[in-house]
Amino acid sequence: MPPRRWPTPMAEEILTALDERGYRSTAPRRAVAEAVAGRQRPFSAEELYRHLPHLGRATIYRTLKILVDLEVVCRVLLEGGEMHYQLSHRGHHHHLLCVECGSSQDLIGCDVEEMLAGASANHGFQLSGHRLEVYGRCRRCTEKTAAVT
Amino acid sequence: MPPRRWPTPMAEEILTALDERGYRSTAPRRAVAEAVAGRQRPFSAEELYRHLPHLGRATIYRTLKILVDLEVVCRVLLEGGEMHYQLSHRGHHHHLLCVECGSSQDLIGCDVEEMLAGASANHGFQLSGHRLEVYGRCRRCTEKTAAVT
DNA sequence: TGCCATATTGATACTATGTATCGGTGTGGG
DNA sequence: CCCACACCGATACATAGTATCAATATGGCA
Repeated sequence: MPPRRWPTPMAEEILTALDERGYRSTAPRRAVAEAVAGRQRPFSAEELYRHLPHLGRATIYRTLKILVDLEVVCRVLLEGGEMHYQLSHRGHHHHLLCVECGSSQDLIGCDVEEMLAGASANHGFQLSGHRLEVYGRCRRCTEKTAAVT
Repeated sequence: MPPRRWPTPMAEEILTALDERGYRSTAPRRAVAEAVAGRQRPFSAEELYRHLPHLGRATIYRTLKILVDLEVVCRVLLEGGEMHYQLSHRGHHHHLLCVECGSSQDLIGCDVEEMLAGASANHGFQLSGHRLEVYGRCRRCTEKTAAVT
């Protein structure tokens, strides 16, 4: 087992982001930062709460909200409508969500915005934002099935 | 005031769709069909419930679920994350949602699918579906502001 | 270092949005 | 006209999130 750094580099980034915006560094926030940084897949707020039962539920939601606001975490909407959270690369982007394993990857090379700008202009619609989620099966899951068949 | 037909043609279509799939015609379903057919803007399930207090809450949700399944009604996700419902034109499409007046119009002339197909293939991702909601201000609301300024 | 204004916390309660269960009722096919 | 069973409403439960508020911890400053 490789030596475990503590705090995790990623968690440290999160805490820095909080500090930069004037948020205090508290034990609950450090715990949330660690937990968020350590998760590979999108998770729900309740899952996070179950993972950190010593924290108040409100604190979980509050902290997540702040992190989303800081663009450190982003919200992903699953196919069924459940809201999940995930470490985010900053800036607007979309996700490829695997409906089989639940993993998520960023979608690059897709300029929906341009296309939307044109189409909505035709409707006399003044665009202000959008939400796009893409569902399917990731490479790993596709290959897994192919091997079995 | 023009003479009011009853049941409404649109409501009748809904009931027909239900019948075609083997669902029974019941008073609650007729009431929901009328209510849904009569609404201009996306509405939440609870709003519909408040409008039809003589029906059970579960019935409202159950019926909406069936209608969504029949593609008679579609689900629209507002910017804040609230789920609303709306009479749907069949087939996959997207919505331009006005954040000011809450109206919704179908987005035509936007082939996101193609674009997504290409982009996701590059990720080795097997596309199965997506969700896209577009937010902004409709023509009417834009013009209203322009007039005031 | 110690003080203290105040940001933050956690408990609790409340709203919204659904789903599961279950005894009772209404529909519609035969 | 009957009766199986689809459907209903009540209720309880799960998830998702916000509001309130008294108690506490933080960090800037003396």
